[in-house]
Amino acid sequence: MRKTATLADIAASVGVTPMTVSRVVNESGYVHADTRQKVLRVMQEMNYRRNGLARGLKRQRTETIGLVVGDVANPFAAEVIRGVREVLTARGYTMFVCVSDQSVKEEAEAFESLADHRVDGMIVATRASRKGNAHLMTLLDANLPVVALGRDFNHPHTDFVSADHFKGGCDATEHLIELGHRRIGFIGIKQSYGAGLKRFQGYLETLRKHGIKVNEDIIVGRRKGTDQAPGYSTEEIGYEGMKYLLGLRKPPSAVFARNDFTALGAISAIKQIGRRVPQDVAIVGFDDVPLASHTSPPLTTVFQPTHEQGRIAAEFLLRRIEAVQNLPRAERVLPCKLIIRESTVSGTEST
Amino acid sequence: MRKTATLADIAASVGVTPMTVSRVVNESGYVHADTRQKVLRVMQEMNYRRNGLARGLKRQRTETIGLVVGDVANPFAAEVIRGVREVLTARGYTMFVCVSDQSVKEEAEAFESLADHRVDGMIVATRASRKGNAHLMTLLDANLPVVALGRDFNHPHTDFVSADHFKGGCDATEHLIELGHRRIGFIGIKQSYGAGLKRFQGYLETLRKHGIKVNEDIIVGRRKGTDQAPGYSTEEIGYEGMKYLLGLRKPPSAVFARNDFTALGAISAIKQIGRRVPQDVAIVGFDDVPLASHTSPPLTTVFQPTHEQGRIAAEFLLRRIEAVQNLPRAERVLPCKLIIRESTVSGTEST
DNA sequence: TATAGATATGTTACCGTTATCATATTGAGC
DNA sequence: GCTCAATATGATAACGGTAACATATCTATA
Repeated sequence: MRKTATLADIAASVGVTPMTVSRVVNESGYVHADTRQKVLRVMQEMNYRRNGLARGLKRQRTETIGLVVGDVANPFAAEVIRGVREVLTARGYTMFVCVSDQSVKEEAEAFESLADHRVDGMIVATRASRKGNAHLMTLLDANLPVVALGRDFNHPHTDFVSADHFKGGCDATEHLIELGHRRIGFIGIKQSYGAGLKRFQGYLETLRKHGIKVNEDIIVGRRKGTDQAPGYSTEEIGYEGMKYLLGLRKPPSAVFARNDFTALGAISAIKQIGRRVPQDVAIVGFDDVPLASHTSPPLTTVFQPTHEQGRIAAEFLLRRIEAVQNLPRAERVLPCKLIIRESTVSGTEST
Repeated sequence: MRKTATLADIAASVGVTPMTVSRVVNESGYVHADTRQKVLRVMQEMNYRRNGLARGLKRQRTETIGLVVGDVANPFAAEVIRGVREVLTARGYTMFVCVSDQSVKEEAEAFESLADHRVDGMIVATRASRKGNAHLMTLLDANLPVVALGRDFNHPHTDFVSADHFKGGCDATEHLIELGHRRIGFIGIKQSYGAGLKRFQGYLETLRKHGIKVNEDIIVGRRKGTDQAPGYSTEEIGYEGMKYLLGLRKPPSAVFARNDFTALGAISAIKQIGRRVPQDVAIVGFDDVPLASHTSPPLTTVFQPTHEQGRIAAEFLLRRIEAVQNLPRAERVLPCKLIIRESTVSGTEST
């Protein structure tokens, strides 16, 4: 294996010191035009590529940030990634994405890897967990700038960006109640695990507000207690969950699903036994994925500004990275928006 | 900002040399049990974290690989990522994902970043392009191990993994022809751009084989010639494309869509004007995303072993990284499988 | 008890880059 | 021609870690 050329190799070939070559590479300091030309030519010839490790080691920053997401198969993650990247590349930073597959262990490994490789900062968009939070703390102890996106993490030196999932959950539930529903199910999380899921809390709170007793029988979660299921199998959860609900003596007349894919799975189950959406069961999703307007019936759902969250998280992070001293915690909670389509309100031609 | 502790700091505190601490950290060589304990304690106290830059610089490898994908919003990319990661973590490697958003420019930047940061190898799963390939060549010149996944890249020292998209395209088209369709449209790529899309070539080839003249009027691509649309907007392309086809004097009786989301968009357009799938128009997708069995009607599509492709790509890459000398090109093309559901064959209760 | 091997630690140098300071050279203005 | 600043380049020393070799102690066995 041929080794890659170094500054020293270039320098030797041109007849200058590595420092001069470094100046050419970084376009810093004074270099004579002729020298620059010669150096550039040789660099080309020798296929020079700078060594980011050495550079990072010396400069004590890598102009690199890490983004940790739990799962990558949904438009939510994709849009977050795009938003973050837009801001970062514009500022000359590179983003490395690590995927935890919703596993706390993998998440920890992602943290370690990114910290080891000395990213300048990190955006964490995985699901919150006790262990994950503990791990994050050790990073913060090492003064690594961190921004939490869409997950709780309360720390005086960590910024926080999220959509208002609680309010979104309220709005979705409120919408169903306004339509006259009283028996409203929830699919996607079990009662006991629901503490961290703001959408679910909004659902509970709104029911209570309207004097509707929360009925645990019509709240269904993942099968078999696995909390590890990758997000993109949520249509499965929606399908199974809805089948269960439809099998009850008194099925709910409306269901709020934790996200759009879960909602689509639920719709599939309803149609399969010949019932109609929304006439027999009304469905509300969450996220407003691009597909939601192209399903049958088109899905009533709660839009969240995903791309914007990514952008803001990136801006928070860069501000923190470039700050001379520790900044106080910044928070930003963006509003969601209920999008009413035909899975709750019978339209002109829902099939 | 407090600096993070270094080996030297630990060493000074314990009263040994950095080398001894290094031995403890790496669990290599001989260290007295007592010394090890002391070192470990101080490491804990000082919150030591090893510097991957320095380590990588000295050892000339980072145990890190880069995965470049074009878009992350579809289950395909997600499964590839999972497959790759499974194999890599088991072997102690870390994976960093870069997303190009289907942009050649961003792709080039991803290559640069990863190469700069001295990943030990790279898996490239973006769409092929002349410029992208040229860029890849410069990496190979620097002896960076590369595996191409699902994209053409012919190079004597680059491995190749893919599903048999061509055969899959043939099977899908064959299926429609067997059902009696002669007027079969394609949505997702324009004729002229189609050269690189094997699925499309399979479609063309199969039509020809059956003596069906290729009709450019019923082959529709992206709107406005943008080739930059992120993958997850493909339902939009399917919807718009189908609307266009339905507006023709003689619409096709069947459509092969470049992927499942495109197919779902097409179905949405058909239903919107009150036509039925498959009775009025039959639809075949590609990929077999989890959602495909939960749509109405459930989608006939071509399954590709995505996860497996990721695993194999990772194995190829590791083999190449750990080889003493340049290995010859390895290739692996995995079979696809036609999954017949109700979007082509009227089932018991398709709505 | 001499001696070889295992155990335990230290020394040195270098990975490739750049910050910092030092030294030449050039040119402009007087 | 002198002076000061701008221009151009070099020398040196890290950044944090580890490979390679050297040295010292301990232990078991002939």
